[in-house]
Amino acid sequence: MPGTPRLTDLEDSAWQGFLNTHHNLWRAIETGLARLQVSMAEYGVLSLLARAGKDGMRMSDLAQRQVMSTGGFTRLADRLERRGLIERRPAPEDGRGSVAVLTSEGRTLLRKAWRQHHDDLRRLFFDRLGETDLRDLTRVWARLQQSDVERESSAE
Amino acid sequence: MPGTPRLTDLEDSAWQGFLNTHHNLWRAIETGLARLQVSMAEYGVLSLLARAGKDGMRMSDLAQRQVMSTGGFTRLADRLERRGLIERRPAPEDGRGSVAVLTSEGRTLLRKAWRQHHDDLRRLFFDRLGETDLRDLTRVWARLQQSDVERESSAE
DNA sequence: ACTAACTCGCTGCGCAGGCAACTATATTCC
DNA sequence: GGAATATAGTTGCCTGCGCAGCGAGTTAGT
Repeated sequence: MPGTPRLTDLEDSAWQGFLNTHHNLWRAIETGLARLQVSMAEYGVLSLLARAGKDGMRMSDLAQRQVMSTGGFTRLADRLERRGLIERRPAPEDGRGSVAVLTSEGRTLLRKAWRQHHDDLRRLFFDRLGETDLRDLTRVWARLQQSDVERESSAE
Repeated sequence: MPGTPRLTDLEDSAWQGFLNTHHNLWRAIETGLARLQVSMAEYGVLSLLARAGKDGMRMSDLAQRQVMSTGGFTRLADRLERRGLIERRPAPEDGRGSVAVLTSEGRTLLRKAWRQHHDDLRRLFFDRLGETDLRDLTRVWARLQQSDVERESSAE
């Protein structure tokens, strides 16, 4: 297949490794959380709410932090609320909005999920990497995140 | 929130950076491909088929390489076939199976997608990293992939 | 104060993908 | 060779999410 842009072997393995590793880690960690019936997305929301404390967080802020559409987030919140893990309250000072707050059941479940997540992460990620690796990674993330990753495509 | 397992700042930024970077890159690249009406998954299949050549590949092999369920893959293949990008042929030597083969339209579209993907990747990833970075990354991927990432969770 | 423009969250719709059940063929075991 | 079992691919059903459109509420402009 001539005329096609080529990658070096090193480039290819850096990129493919990135994709594969992410995929595998994600799956493994999601599977760990699944035993508590918690998805990655749900875990993320519960964590954010735990950090937010008793005043909770606005729905739209949560959606944004989770990088989800607000529509999708509404339903995620529905599921969590139906399970009694969060509560919706009218937002103070804004009649349109709501804030979501963690219930005590939510907090209890989160604690278990936290432990699970943490243990899996340690076993699958941190135990396998040294401090140098971690520093190398953060250096790379910093370079990649430089300001304009979200600028969409160019090629004419 | 006491009693919860803690990560160091370095650990946290290595992990969060991993997730965020992946998310951003994935989205940007997917958006690039979208202008050709090609999803990441479709792109992956077309690429595999291009590499496979005129004998194509078995459906189940493709599903496996794409890390998808066979059910899901059937429909992905349906979509590609409906668009005339691939063809299904009965598998030689096995009356149950089929092989998928790239059509010439498929090859044509893939070439465009390839270029788009390549350009985006270069701009978003390779242009921002040096050879050292790439080597650091592959070293990390190797450590993380060490044999048992797929062993599901432990923590009792 | 009244309207226009915007914002917040929800809903209907559509799509991609997983899982489990099924069909058709292959393989194995007697 | 025939029955039991395994495998390839398809299908039905379900879930989770994005998108576009909405109703209620807020803010800005005059």
